[in-house]
Amino acid sequence: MAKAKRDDAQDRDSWLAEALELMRERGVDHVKVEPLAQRLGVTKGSFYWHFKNRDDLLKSLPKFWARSQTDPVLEVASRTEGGPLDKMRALLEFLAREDPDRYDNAMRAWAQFDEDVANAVKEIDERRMATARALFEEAGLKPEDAAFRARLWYFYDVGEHVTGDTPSTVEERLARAEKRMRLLTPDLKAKP
Amino acid sequence: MAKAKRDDAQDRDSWLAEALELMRERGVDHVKVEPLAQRLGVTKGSFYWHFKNRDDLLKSLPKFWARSQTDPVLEVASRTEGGPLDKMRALLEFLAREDPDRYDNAMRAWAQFDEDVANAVKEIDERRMATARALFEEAGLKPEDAAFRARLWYFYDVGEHVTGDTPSTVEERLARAEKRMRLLTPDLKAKP
DNA sequence: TCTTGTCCATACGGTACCGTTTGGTATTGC
DNA sequence: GCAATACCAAACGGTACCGTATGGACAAGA
Repeated sequence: MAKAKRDDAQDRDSWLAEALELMRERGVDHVKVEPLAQRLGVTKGSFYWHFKNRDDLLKSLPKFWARSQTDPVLEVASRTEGGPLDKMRALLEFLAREDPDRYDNAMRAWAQFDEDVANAVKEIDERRMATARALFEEAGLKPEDAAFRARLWYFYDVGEHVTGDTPSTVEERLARAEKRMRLLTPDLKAKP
Repeated sequence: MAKAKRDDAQDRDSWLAEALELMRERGVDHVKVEPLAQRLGVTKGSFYWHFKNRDDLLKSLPKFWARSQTDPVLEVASRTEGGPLDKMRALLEFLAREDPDRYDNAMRAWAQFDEDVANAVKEIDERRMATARALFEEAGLKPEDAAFRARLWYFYDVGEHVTGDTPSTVEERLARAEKRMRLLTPDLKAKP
C-alpha cells in the first residue's frame, strides 16, 4: 500500500490551475473535461482519476481561487509604518504598480450565475472592505461613516476593474491614486 | 409578392427578448437554439427562418440590449429643475427607488469574454459617466477634476451592482444616497 | 382557383462532450 | 522480484446540441 505519493496532490492542483486559467480566458462554461485534458497533454483517463466528475472540479475551483487570495494587499497595510493615511497611500501605490489578481473579473462573471461562487466572492469582498473600514476607523471616523467611506473606496477599485477603465501607465495610475486620497481623506488627521 | 408582413419583425425581437432573459438567468453560453425554441413553444424551424445561425442571434443581442438603454436616467437629470446638485440628488433618488436595468450584470459577465460585447458595454458606461461629468463641470469643477469625480461617482454604482451589496429597503438606499452627496459634493456650490 | 410568399414542424446527419470500462505501465513496499 | 498501487491511454455508448433539407399550413394577390 504505497502511501508515499509521488507527485500527486500536485496533479489535482495542476488540473485546477489550468481550469482557472481556461475560465479566465473563456468563461466557466468552456471549462470542460476533454478540452482541458488536451491543454494538459493527457487524456480524460487522468481527469477521472483525480476528480469524481466535472462538477467535482467546478465545485473545487472557488476554494482553489480563494486559497490564492492570501492578500499580499493586507500585508502591505500592516507592514507599512505610520498612521492609517500612510497605510492607505501605501496600499494605493501597491495596487497602482501591479494588478493583484487577474482572475477577479472571471470569478465575478461566474458568480452571476452560481450562488456558491457568489458567496466565495462575497467573502473576499468583505475581507478587503474590512481592511479599508478598519483604516478609516483608525483615522477617527465613526464605524458607520467608516463603513460607507470604505465602500466608496473599495467600489472604485471594483469599478475600474470590471469596466476595464484602468490607465495603462503606472504614472497615470499613481496620479489617480493621489486624487483618490485627496477626495476621500481631506477631513482626516494624519496621525491618530 | 405579399409585402404585407403579418406579425413579423416582431418575432425576431421576441427571440431576442427571450434570449436576453435566458442570458440573464444562466449566462450566454446557455443561450442555445433548441432550448430557446422550447421556451418559446416553437421549433428550431422558426429560429432558422429569422436568423442565419446562432452566431447571428448572439451578435444581435448587444444592440438589442443597448436599444433598451434609452436612459430614463438621463431624462431625470434634464427634467429636474435647479442647479447641478439638485439634479444629482434627483438622480440618486431615482436610482434608489428602482433598478433601471436588470441585465447590466449579465452583460458585464458576457463582456469579459467577448470584445464586441465589451465595446457595447463600454459605450453605455461612457454615456452614463459623461452625464455625471457634465454635472460636476456645471457645478464648477475643472474638466479634469470633474472627470475623476464622475468616475468615483459612477463606479460606486457599478460596485454596488456587481458585488450585490445593495440595501434591500428604499429607506436605506436613500440614506446611502444622502451620504454619497455629502461626501462627493461638500465643496461645490449649489447654484452655478 | 391558383400561385406566391411567410412562417413553422419534422426528420436527418454531424459534432463535441460526458462518464464508464478496461487494460497497460511505472513505481513502491515487502 | 513480485505483488499492490498510482496513474493514464484507448475505446465505447449516450446525450445535447448544431445546421440543413424538405414539406406543410395558411394568408394574400391575381
